[in-house]
Amino acid sequence: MLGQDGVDGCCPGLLTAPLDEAQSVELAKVFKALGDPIRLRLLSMIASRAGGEVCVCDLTPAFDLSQPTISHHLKLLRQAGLIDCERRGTWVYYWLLPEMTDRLAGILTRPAGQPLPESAGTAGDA
Amino acid sequence: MLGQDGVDGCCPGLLTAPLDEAQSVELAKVFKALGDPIRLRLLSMIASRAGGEVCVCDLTPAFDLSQPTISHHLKLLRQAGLIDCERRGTWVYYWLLPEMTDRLAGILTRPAGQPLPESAGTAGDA
DNA sequence: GGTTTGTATCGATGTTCTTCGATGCAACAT
DNA sequence: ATGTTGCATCGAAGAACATCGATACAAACC
Repeated sequence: MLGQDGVDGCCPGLLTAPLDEAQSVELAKVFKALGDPIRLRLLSMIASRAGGEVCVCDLTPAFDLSQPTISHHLKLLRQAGLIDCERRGTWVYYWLLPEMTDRLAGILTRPAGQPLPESAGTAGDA
Repeated sequence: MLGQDGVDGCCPGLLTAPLDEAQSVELAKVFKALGDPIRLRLLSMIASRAGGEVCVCDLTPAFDLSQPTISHHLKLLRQAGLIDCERRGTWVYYWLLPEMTDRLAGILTRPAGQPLPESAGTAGDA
């Protein structure tokens, strides 16, 4: 599931060669998980946390949404491989899986040497 | 719309500080545009094109979808600021706007010096 | 002018998603 | 054991989305 040979055998990614069908399906799942404002805020709250992890009890009250809805969004982020969690006594803690965000950043990064044809930036000299 | 002061005043992005509501809404639109396998393949076909641009007439036949559907997906990618297009005679050409993919890559990139708290991986310096 | 070809827009339809209240399960407290 | 609190799961309802055929628009060609 996107970890072995799915999305990026090593790094090429999105911008250098056409994605095949299977790769695009796997990658779309991750981007779809990021395609919601609530989930983006949840992810940023988790990722930017000093201690590296956040208790759900700190996340839920930050939104005008029901507790089941927040739980659902966290589940989607986890299924996308962006975060993981662990129960510790009464509370559940979530943390970022930086491997996935690193992978996405790589996929969206154009290789330094890329020609970047004149037409791309200046949209036609004429 | 995400270009001036919306998503990233300069660069911090997603992983270093909690996103505010307005930022998350704008950013989610872009990720949502990437959250579909067809649109990912379209974007990669456009971005990886040698000449920097692709004729719609080369994109449409690559999918088992109707011509209006491909046109719709291209419109969403364009509205997200990921690509732009121009009519040239009979045909319409699309090209990548690398500013947006660069911005996303930056947003997903964790600053090099980021502590990456021990608790995330090893839970305590022991 | 009329015809043909390439692309976008318009409604309609079936599917997926977001959200909720209700409920279930796990851990602690008494 | 019983009650309480934190979180997840389960349907259901409404909104959003992907897709299509039909159609409109633009440019070329005859």
